[in-house]
Amino acid sequence: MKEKLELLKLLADETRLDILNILLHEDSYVEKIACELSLTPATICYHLKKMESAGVVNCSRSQFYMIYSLNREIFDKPLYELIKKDEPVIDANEKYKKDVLSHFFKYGKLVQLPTQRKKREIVLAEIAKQFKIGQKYGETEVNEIIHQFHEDHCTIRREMIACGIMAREKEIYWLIKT
Amino acid sequence: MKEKLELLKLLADETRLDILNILLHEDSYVEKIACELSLTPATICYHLKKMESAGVVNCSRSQFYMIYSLNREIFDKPLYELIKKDEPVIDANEKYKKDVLSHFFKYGKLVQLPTQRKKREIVLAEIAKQFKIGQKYGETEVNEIIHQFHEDHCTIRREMIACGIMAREKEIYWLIKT
DNA sequence: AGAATGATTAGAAAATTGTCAAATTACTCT
DNA sequence: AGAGTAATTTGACAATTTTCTAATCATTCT
Repeated sequence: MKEKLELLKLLADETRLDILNILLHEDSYVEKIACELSLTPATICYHLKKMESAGVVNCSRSQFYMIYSLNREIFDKPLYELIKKDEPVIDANEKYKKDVLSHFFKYGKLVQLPTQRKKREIVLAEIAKQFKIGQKYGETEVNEIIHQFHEDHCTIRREMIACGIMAREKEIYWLIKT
Repeated sequence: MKEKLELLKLLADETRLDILNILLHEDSYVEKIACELSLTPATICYHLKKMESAGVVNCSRSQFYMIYSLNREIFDKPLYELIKKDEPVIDANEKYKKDVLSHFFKYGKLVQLPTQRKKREIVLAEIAKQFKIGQKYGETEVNEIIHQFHEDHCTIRREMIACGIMAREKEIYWLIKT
């Protein structure tokens, strides 16, 4: 991934594009390119070395000159290949949770409480993240927190107890598991 | 051409690549992206606006949110399309001269004086660029300048006079036409 | 109309990067 | 070995760009 960004940065410079276009036409060497572009050899060398270490150009010596040439295969890929991040490794379970959550939450609000127990637990666990373990909460407090996600805080609150995520004693609630 | 460079510059930034990868997966909005990337909404907005004005992303409002989405066609082109400069408009005569010169000069040295008059004139005119109009040169001086290009400065010097590029009076030479 | 919320802009600080002049290195040719 | 030539490195400077904070703007909801 890192190399893709490096390649893009490399290509995103006017001088380097000019150099590449010269090399697209024919192999060349530092001084000649410098002359054609009205820049100093030092500058051209700086760019060529940068591109060489990224594998964009190759160089070989001929007499006094370092002949630079293009590594043309690089330019065949579609742009899409360069911007796409390699898939992060994420286990199937995580992916499932993510899908469930993105299905039932829209813009951070719970659209509907899932009927399937497994999905419902995932959704409730997400809401439970708002509570800290070891802390005691009053009922009003619990309601307010849940209300951020859904109108019907009563149902949610009851469900959280039912599936063992929270516990209650009289008017006091607390988180059991994250 | 200018737009190609702009597009490359746009893509050559880590944050913007991150944003594009999020949008590749699903449309999203400023705050959410900011949260996912641990940056401020101002920063994300800066990047999105930049990409929008380049046509890389589109946006539309939905409730409180500005939903940004990708303009996916852009990414189909091969990289080659982005680096290649559009052909400069160059008249046929110029192109002919260029071809003749690149054939007879190698690494800045004249390999051989063309026998064809037309080609010879082109080559001589190229060498004549080293002289300034209106200036007087001694013979040694003329020889030294010509010698940069070819061993046999005498022949070249004689030819320059013969085809009317330079004039001579006694030991003094000067350029007639460029 | 007013409160709330997300998006955008303005201004400033920090980081990155392209360029050059001058010095050094690497190589070629006698 | 030494002279000559092109390439490269170094250090400094200038220009550009990313990011943030704070303030403002535009919508939506009550």
